[in-house]
Amino acid sequence: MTCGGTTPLDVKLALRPTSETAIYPMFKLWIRSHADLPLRIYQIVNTFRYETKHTRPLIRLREITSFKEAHTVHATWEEAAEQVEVAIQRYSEFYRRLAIPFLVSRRPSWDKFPGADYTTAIDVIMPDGRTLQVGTAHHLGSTFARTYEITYEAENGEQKLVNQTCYGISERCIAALISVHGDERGLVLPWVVAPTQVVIVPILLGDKEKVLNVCRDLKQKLAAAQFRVQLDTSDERPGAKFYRWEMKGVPIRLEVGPRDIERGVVTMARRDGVKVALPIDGLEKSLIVQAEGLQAAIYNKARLFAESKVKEASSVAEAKEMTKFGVALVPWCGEVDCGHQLEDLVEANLLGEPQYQSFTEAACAVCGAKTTKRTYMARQY
RNA sequence: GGGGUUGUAGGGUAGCCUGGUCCAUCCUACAGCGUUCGGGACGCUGUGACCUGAGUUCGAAUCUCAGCAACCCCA
Repeated sequence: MTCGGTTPLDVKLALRPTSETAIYPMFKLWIRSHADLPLRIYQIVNTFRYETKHTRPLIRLREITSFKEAHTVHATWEEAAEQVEVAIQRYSEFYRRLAIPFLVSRRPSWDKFPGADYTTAIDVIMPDGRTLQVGTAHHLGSTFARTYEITYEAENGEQKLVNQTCYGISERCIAALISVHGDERGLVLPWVVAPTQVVIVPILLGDKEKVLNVCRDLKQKLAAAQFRVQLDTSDERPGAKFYRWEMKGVPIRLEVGPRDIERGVVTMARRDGVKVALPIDGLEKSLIVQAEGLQAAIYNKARLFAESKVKEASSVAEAKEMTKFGVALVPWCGEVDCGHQLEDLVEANLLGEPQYQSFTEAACAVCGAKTTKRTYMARQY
């Protein structure tokens, strides 16, 4: 690279080519017959954008450092369409495990991936009501097959163009995770992805060695049960440790002091504020229960918030008001002209048609034509 | 692309207008020692900075110019 856009660069850069350019010529070589299909591959790569200004950490970057993208090849258009659904299901499961609610919508034609037949996208509603696109799946049809001459021999001997999909997800998922769950005290990490799941904080009163020994045994026991556990023996006071580990988003904290030891319990404090004494006997099992409870609690909190942010709008004026703080669900006949007008009048973006939902008949917010279609509208990151 | 603001320890800052009192203030972080420890401890000691270059001057963190960098606003 010697230029950014039309501006010459101070330093020449060697960048990898765009994935299609790297992969699709190989597809042409690898694919001979219907027996080679479907073919599915994925890679985790960095991606560069010529973005000189308005970068945002984890959200808008010059270098996306971990783009996880899949490229699949199928015999028929329908099979490729099924693969797009598979992709959305995968991503749904991914975000479900992160306890992050999301919207799935079919992007309007002017906002789809260039060359795609259609694009289905996943958006997360951020705390300020703007949305963050955190995953896309594209049905490429045979557009790239024609360009790269990717064909296969069908069972009847005929040479046919393949149908393709590609879908991907980036470190934006981390931005969503941080923003959706984080609170005034810092990170809140779901149990499954927390680097440290349990932290043990000793309360060093009285017989300090005894307390420490109980803590060490406890740590060993939990580590043996496959928990990611840390024992904080630094010489800060307990309160300071509590704040520090809460900021790091550790799901569960165990406080162990003389009073606990006497009663055969530990004091368990969950990142969502629940605090109870749990018997040391059988602690492994009760921690799993607590972890599930925490997962349910943070998901519920996030879901209630997300639901409160999506409202139906029947007019441009209502949509404009709602998109100041959230997402509007607006009747749209589907005509491109009406779509562009909606974006101009509402001063927000059209995310597209909600998937897996049906709606009653209403009047398009622009032309008034009867339609059962809706589109999400929001201010996007 | 156009305009504006700002560069002082790892992070955040005072000092700059009105040059000398500055071997540069305070908070935080970090290291050591001691007392502490059930929700952000305290004392003592220590480490650590004026973006780069040129100029003005007896003397520059402070004034001038250039460079570099960052941030903000507008398109």
